Parts: sequence; C-alpha cells; structure tokens
Amino acid sequence: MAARQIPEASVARLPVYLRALVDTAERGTHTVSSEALATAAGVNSAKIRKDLSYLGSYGTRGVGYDVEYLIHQISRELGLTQDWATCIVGIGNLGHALANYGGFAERGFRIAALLDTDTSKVGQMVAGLDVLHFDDVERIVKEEEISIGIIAVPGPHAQEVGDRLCAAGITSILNFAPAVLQVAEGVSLRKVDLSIELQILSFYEQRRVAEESVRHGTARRRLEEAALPHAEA
Amino acid sequence: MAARQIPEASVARLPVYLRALVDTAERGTHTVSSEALATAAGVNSAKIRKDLSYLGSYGTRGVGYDVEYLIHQISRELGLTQDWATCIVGIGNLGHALANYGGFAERGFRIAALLDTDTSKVGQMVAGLDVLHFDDVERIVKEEEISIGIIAVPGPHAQEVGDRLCAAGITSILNFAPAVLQVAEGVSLRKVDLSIELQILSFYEQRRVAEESVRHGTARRRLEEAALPHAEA
DNA sequence: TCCTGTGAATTCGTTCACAGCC
DNA sequence: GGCTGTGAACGAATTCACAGGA
Repeated sequence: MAARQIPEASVARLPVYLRALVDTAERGTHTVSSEALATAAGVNSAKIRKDLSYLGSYGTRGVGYDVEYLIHQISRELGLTQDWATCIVGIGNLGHALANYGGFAERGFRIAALLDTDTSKVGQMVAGLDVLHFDDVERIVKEEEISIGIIAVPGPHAQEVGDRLCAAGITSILNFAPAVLQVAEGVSLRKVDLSIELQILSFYEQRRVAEESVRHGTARRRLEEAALPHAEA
Repeated sequence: MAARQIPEASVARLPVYLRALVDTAERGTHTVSSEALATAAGVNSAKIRKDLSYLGSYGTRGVGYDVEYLIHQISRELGLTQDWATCIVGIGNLGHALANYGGFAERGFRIAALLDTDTSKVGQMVAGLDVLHFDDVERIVKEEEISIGIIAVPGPHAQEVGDRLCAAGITSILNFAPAVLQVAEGVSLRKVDLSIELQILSFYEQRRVAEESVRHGTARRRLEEAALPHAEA
C-alpha cells in the first residue's frame, strides 16, 4: 500500500477528516467506522476509505479506525507534527483579524511576524506582536525561519509583496488579496477570495430564482392539464 | 450553443475571469484573446475558451472577445446585475473584518444586517451598522429580504446558527466557521476555512523538505556511481 | 492568417461492489 | 456479520487539435 503521490483532492480533505477526528476524540470515542467518520466530515464513506488508503492501511476490517492513531497518522502526513513559522503581510482589517485568529497557533502555525509598509502601522502592537516594516522582510524571514507567507494587502499590491516574499525564500503563500498571483517555480500557492465565494453563491441563487419561475410555469401547466377532460380522478 | 448547466468548476472560475476583465478594461484595452485573458486569470487558454463557450458564442474568430461585452455577459450570468442582501452572523474579529471589507459592496453584495448573540455586542456600531440580536433573525431576514447568510461564529455554534438561518428562509450560506455544516435541502453552501488552507500548504511544504533530502541522497549516489570504474567519461 | 468554438482524447476524481480479513 | 481496502466502472474536468469563420 502506502502508494506515494496522494491526489490533490484527497490532500485537501485530510484536514477536514482531522478536525472530525479531533471532535470525535473529544467526545470520548476511540473507534470510528468510515461510515461514522464520513457523516462527521460531510462526505461519503467510500471517499473516506479511498483517501485513507493512500496513507496506508490504518484501519481494522470488521472494526474501523482507531481515532487517536488515525489523528497521529494524518497529522504526520500533513506535516503538523512540526511547527511552521508564518508571517502576515498587510495589517489592515483582515490582517488584524488573522493575527488575532486563534485557529492558527492551535494547529502548529506560529505567527512569527506582522509586516506592513504603512509607517503609521509599523511599531503598533497587534495580537501581542510588534508590526515591523516590510522592507526588512528578507532579514526577518531568515531570522525567524519563516516558510509560509500570508498576504492580506489590497489587490494592487499583492504581486509585489508576493515577489518580495518569494525572493526572501518563502516557499508557501496563502493569498487573501483579490488578485491573481504569479509565484516563483516551486512555491506553493493557495488563495482565499471572499468576494469570489459570494459571486459563486450569487450564480446559484440566481439560477434558483430562474428555476422557480420555470417550476411555477410547470405547475400552472399541470393545473391546466389536470383540468382537461381526460384527467384522472 | 448556450448549453444550459454550466459545470461547477467553470462557474467557480467565472468570477476570476470577471476580475481579470475588469482589470483589462481599466487599462483601456477593448479586446482580449483567450490567450491574453488566460495569462491575466492564471489559467490556460483552452480552459477560457471552453468555459466561455458554455455561456454562448461571445467571441469573434480571428479577433478575440470584446472586453466590455464579456464583462456584461459574465456579470449577468453570475447574477451580479442585481443586488443581493446579506447578513453577517458573529461580530468577532473576523465578523468585524468582513463588515469593513469593501470588496462585497463593490460587487453588489449589500450587508443588510450584523447579528450576534452576545448582548455586549448588540447595539454597538460596526462599519456604520447597528449590531442586532440574532434572536430576531427571522424578522430581519424577511424585512431586509436577505438571501445570503455569512457565518463567522466559533465552530461549536455554527450548526445552530446555520439551522436558524435556513429556518429563516436564507437560501445561500458562506461559512467561515471551522466546522462541517449541514444545511437544509436546496440551500447553497460554500465554506472558507483559514486553517485548512494552511494545513494543505503544510502538506506540500513537508513533502518539499522530504524531496529535498531524497534529491540530496540521489546526488550523493550519482557521485558514487560516477566514481565507479565503468562510469562514462 | 489569426483566433474562436468544439468534438475527441485524455486525465483526474468519485463511486461501486466485493474479496479479504477481523 | 461487519467493515476495510481496492480494482473496476463510471463520470467530471481538462487538454488537445483542428475545422471553420473573420
């Protein structure tokens, strides 16, 4: 088993499983079936089994998975057994919120630096950290051994910030800026775009409205049909 | 053409194209090829052409696409020609940041209400709006004709908030809470999970480190091989 | 000639269904 | 009997490659 090269789609689900498992463990349960874990994670059981099979054979036939053991294996696979140093660039509304968000540190992501170019922000204390000037990014990344950069600057500045981060030796970027980012070869990039998510919802929202009028039309037609002499009792 | 039922993956890219097109228009360009748009949107040109073909035949062979016209068509398709009322539930760090985030209003998403259960927050002014009590959600959703709910509460409260929103008649939910949300049949759901994104980056980060040691190992082995007598000149 | 629009080919991801083990 | 692990079947998404119109 243990076939290397886990599909991207599976990797993206592992953190979800991990969370479901931690919840399960907190409830004092020590064994889960793929079915139970599927329910907790909001997917189907075949997907769970397939995804977990990429990591190895960690389950027991006829029984299920040991919760603690699986938590350990997934954590290891995700690289969560070590700590990663991150920096947040752009201490505006969102940067502030991210700096204060407890969920990062909880999972081993240490916020090692807050950076901004705005001199009125530099020197401020945010979430217990001094805001430093982005000009010093190369030195800070090296000193703090930062590998993950979080971009929370306005869209038009995202690319230059990304370039500087790449140049400074960062190897992963999480981009919150509403802009398409080009990164150096070999740097991982993920993006979170708030307004894109709303626009996707808007599409389905509109389609729902369109379908509703169609359905009303259909309903009306059905009534008409029902009114025809050959309608069934 | 205009085949209905646009694939989900294409829908998710339309907002990205839209942003790239708006940028292009702001630079005073009136025509784009699929190739140019692909570069601006960070995808390949075949994808652009295929995706746009689902909307209709809006390009001109040998020329490209009219930027303004395409902006109009995509906006219409995404339902952005009308305004959507939203509410934000949970006015903590993130809720604050979201309320102050300009990107929503810009694209026709009006924040109609801020809701919280914490009585110390109710009555506060945030981003020019009174924070209201979540208990009144049914009335507020009806009065303001809110169709999209944004959840920014702590994980353990997300499900009950989601249930109340669904019961109040909301048809789309954007979930920022770190929890798997179950929604009523027919309600659209998207989630944004900050720490999951970091965990995905961590996976690739760790793999990179692992690969590096392998590559070093390989390099060493190659040197050894090269030192063998039968090595080529 | 240039670039779109699209069938066909391919790759990727999901689900089925059951053999194998507890 | 119950549940995992996994080939095989299926379906979705991407990419290729080129016919066809400007």
